[in-house]
Parts: sequence; C-alpha cells; structure tokens
Amino acid sequence: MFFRIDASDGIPIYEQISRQIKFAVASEALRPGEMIPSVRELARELAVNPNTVARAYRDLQAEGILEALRGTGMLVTRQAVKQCRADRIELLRQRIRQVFEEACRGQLALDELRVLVNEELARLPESSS
Amino acid sequence: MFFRIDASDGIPIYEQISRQIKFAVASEALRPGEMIPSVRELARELAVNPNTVARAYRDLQAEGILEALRGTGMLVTRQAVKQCRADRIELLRQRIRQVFEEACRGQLALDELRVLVNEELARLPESSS
Amino acid sequence: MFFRIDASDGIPIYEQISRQIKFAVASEALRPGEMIPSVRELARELAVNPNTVARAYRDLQAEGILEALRGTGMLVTRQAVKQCRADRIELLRQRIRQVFEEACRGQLALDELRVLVNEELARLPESSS
Amino acid sequence: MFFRIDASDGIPIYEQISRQIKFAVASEALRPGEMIPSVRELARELAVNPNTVARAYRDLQAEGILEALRGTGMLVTRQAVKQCRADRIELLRQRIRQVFEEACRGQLALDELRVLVNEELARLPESSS
DNA sequence: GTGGTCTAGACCACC
DNA sequence: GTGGTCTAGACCACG
Repeated sequence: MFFRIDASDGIPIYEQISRQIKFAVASEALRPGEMIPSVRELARELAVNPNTVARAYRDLQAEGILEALRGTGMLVTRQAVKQCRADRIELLRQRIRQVFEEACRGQLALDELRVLVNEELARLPESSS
Repeated sequence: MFFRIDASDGIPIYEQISRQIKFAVASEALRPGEMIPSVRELARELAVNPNTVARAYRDLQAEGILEALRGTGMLVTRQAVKQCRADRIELLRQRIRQVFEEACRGQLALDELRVLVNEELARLPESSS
Repeated sequence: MFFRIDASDGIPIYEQISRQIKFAVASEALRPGEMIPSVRELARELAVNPNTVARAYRDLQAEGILEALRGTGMLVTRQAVKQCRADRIELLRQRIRQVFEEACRGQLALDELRVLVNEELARLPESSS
Repeated sequence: MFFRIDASDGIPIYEQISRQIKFAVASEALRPGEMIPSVRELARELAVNPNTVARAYRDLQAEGILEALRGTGMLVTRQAVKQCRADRIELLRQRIRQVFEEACRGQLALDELRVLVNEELARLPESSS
C-alpha cells in the first residue's frame, strides 16, 4: 500500500489507517469496486497487528465506505467517493473552527489571528494542489 | 471563576483548566500577585474532581505561571503575563500548522483550504479583537 | 436458472442457492426427475465460486431433495416436492417465531407488534398467492 | 445487570449486549444520565472478556446511545431513548419485511402466510405489553 | 485464502 | 478506579 503509519503521534493506529484510506478514496487513488488489501496482508505490510487493521476496516464498513464479501475480501463502495470528499472537508472545517474559536476564547485579537494564519498558509508547499 | 469546562470534547479537563487560566493571565483578567481560588473551591465550582484541579495547578506551577504561598494559597507570578502571551500564540501556531498539514496530507488543494479558512474567519465576531 | 443471489445480505450464498432450489421444487418450477444444471454451469451463471454451488447441491443431496446419477448429473427426487413444501412452511414458521420472540424480549407491546405485522402484510402484492 | 447472554445462539456476544442495552434504554429500565456498569464489572458479571463488553459499549457510543466520561465511566445520552425506540421498531420492521418477502419469493400463498402469522401471534404471552 | 469473533493480557491517560 | 489502544493467538464460517 501507499501509506505509512506513525505508532507514536497520538492518533490511534486504526484511525491513521482508516483516515488514509478515506483520503485515498477521496483522491481516487482507490476506486469504487476496487478490492483493498486483505486484513492480514496490510497488517504484515504495516508491521501492525491484524486486529488493528480489522478495526479500521470495520469502522469504514460501518460508515459505508467499505463493503465485505464473505470469504473474498473487502471493496470500496459506490458512494464512498462522494462521502469521503464530504467527510474530508467537513472534518477540516470543524478543526479549523475549533482552533479559531479557541483563539477567540483566549482573547486573541482577530488581526493577530489573521497574521498567524497567513504565515502558516505561506509555509505550505504550492505542490499540495 | 469565569470559565467552563466540557467533559467530553477530547481535551483533558486538567488541560482545559490550565489553558483557560493561562488565557485569563494573558488577557490580564487575572493579574500578577492575584490569588486564585483554592483547589477545593474551583473544583466545587466546576463540578470536577479536586485531583483534576490540583493537577492543573501543579502543571502551571511547574511552568512558573503560578506560585504557592505556604498555608495561604496560590498566586500568579510576575513573569506570568509575558509567558502566557507567548504560550498562547505558540500554542495556536502549532495547532494551525497541524491542521494545515493534515489538510495537505489529505490531498486537499491549497485553494480549497484557503476558501475554508476564509469562510471560518468570516464567521468570527468582530468583537474578539 | 431463474433466481439470483445477493452476496451481501448476511445469508450464506450456498444457502441462498439451496433455499431457492427448494422453493422451485415446492412450487413445481422444478419437477421430480428433472435434471438440474451442473455445478460448473450454475456457478458460471450466478458468477459464484463452483465450490459454493457444490456445497448447496451436497446439502440438498443430504436432505434427500437431490439425487446423483453417476457420470450424468443430479436430478430432483420423487419425494422432494412434499418435503420442500413442508420445509418451506416450517422454515418460515421458525423465522416468524424468532422475530416475534425477539420483539417480546425487546419489551415491545403486543399491539404495536400487531400493527407492524399488518402494515407489512398490506405491503405485499396480492399476486403472490 | 438484568440480562443474560447466550454464547452459542449465532448472534455475537457483543451484539447481544448492545441490543439488550438498547432495549433497556427503550423501555426506560436504563435512563438518560444514568451510569452503566463499567466494562470490567459487566465483563465479570457476564463471565465474558472485557474486550467484548468494550466493543458493545464502543458500538453504542458510535451510535450516540452512550457517552464516555474519561476516567469516570459511561452514561446514557439524552437522545438515547428516542433513538432506541425508533431503532427497535425499525429493526423489527425490517426483519418482518425480510421474512415476508422471502415467503413471497418462495411462492407461498398470501393466505397461508396469514394463517402462519396468526398462529404465531396467538402463541405469544399476553403479558408482553 | 478471506473476514469475523473471542480470549487473554499489557500499557496508557485520565479522574 | 475508569475507558481506550494494541498485541498475540485461537477458532469459526465462507468461498
């Protein structure tokens, strides 16, 4: 697979996995109908316990992103792309809002906040389009 | 005291407490030399376990924001204001950076990100300056 | 053949196959003495693993619904019709009982259950007689 | 707690647990704001692995029925009752529909089905209201 | 081979 | 004490 996990950055491994799968679906690196690696295979590849991968898959299944075919494997559902894109944006919007609101609660001036935001936006690579 | 805690928003309660105290100091709602409520008093007020408040105070003490007067209580140190202001900005900068980087990892286009950020900035009350 | 399978509705595929064959026999769409499609043929037709069809056939054979003619194929036994009809009713009775009992365990009032049942009965096409 | 699990009736243990909690909430045997037994406690009581209970709780949390207070325990959410009642009815409706549709696919006459249903309804204890 | 369930036990942060 | 994460390994049904 095309992604990595970082066992010690606070975010649970199973969530790192499910997020990256969602992102892969959102950017169509993973397409509807396509089979994803088996639990055991991905577990081996990421050097992670199969249960951990299974949990990520199960969560995605509960969200309707993945579908299980018994004895066969799991694949990306039709609706997944739309859903993942919406999720990605909504998740981001929430996090931005959260940070901004905390800034306000902290009595930071709007102008100071704008400066900070622009500084950080400027740091981002142009290539991330 | 003048702030609230939300027991179920992911951020540990003790950290919510210490942050809000820092913010209060940064905005001079709490001034150097001023006594802060006792552990028990604040715990009662926030309907929170006293251990939790104690931990927040302990953390702030370790950071040099608070100072204990034996048998009397705790008060805000002289250097606290400067420190809290710097902390506030640095904390915020980190969180903004974190969110933006996650957006990039999620393959979101820079322009989409800018739009999101501006939408959310626009939602903020002007009065927070 | 005249039926379809749904790979993701919880019921094992081999069971979907055997049930539908039983139903076909019960309604005399499939008559005693008649040959049924070979494992390979039906597997191809249903886009299903041959092992799965084989298992369905094996189960039906064990129940005495099908009979193997060496080197020739499988056919419906004489006694099959009577048996399938009885099975069909008994199977249904069990499932109804199961659902009703679960409703009771869930503390649903008998009257609410009756209403539900009648609503669903009303939805059924008259033509299914 | 007031319910039992049957380790070998096909339904996963974690689901038996979550269902019975939902039912308890729906019938207000468990009320919003009320704390439920800890993972370890219920596990001990049911003679089941704590992970299994934890999974049931986690599923309910994902559905918004339960809420976790870190270091404290889990409690029933405000909206839970409404949701559990709706769930209970909807779950039942689906299962009834499924059974009926299968009956039709099996070419059973509507009248035969009605007879079956009434026989089974009659078997239920009046007290289940 | 596949996914799914369950057990057992370790470790963590939080209250 | 609480819930949460993770590992390791067993067993099952299904294809």
